[in-house]
Amino acid sequence: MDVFEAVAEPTRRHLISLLAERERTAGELVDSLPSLTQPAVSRHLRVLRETGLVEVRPDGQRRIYALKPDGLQRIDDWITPYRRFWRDHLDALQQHLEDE
Amino acid sequence: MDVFEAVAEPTRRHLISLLAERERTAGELVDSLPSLTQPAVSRHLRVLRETGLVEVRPDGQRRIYALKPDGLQRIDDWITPYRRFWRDHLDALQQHLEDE
DNA sequence: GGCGTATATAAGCGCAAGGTTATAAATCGA
DNA sequence: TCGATTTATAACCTTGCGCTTATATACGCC
Repeated sequence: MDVFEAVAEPTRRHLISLLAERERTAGELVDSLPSLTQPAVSRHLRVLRETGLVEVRPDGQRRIYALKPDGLQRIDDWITPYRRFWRDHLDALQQHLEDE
Repeated sequence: MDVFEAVAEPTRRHLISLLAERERTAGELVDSLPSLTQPAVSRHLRVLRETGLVEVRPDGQRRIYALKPDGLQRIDDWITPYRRFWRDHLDALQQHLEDE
């Protein structure tokens, strides 16, 4: 699975936003998603690990998950060339409003 | 389907890059993807339409597809708050290198 | 009107993703 | 050491996606 598919899943985006606040143990993340079972969350975390979006370090019997800085950058790199499209569009809109 | 799932598919990212160069007819897009059949491409275009990533206008019996400026922006909006992560990381790395 | 071209939809199929329950593996604490 | 806790994996099931072939729909042209 690649980064785009990893991020396409709403639950995984939720996990990413939780880890953006601060690093958390697997158990805390499970508790943050009461609609899912522990194995389901564990599988999502595995996907995030394997796509390089998060990293883990052991702390006794706990696993502490943290957001990896450069994971999402690959998506940003892809989107960068397209950014001019809506930027140009907004510029044109602004110009139009100023002309009135 | 939402924008993230739409963009998660490699073929659809390919179509987006083709439409970023210039607008094209459905037939041109089909010809650009020789590994796929016409209905397959048509379905991908439908997804891109329904997620607001492209727009179509008829030209006789042809359909001309064009990239919609604000479609990908929704992904960019999502990624924006996370951008500081790798920016800070790069800053820290640069600082570290300068310190040596 | 009738035929060829261009595009979209329908129906069916295989496969992978995400969910569950059950269980393994590792560590902590009494 | 042994039971409880924490996390990961296994096995299985269902659903949805993307592909195909076949067909519908719409338009251009003679």
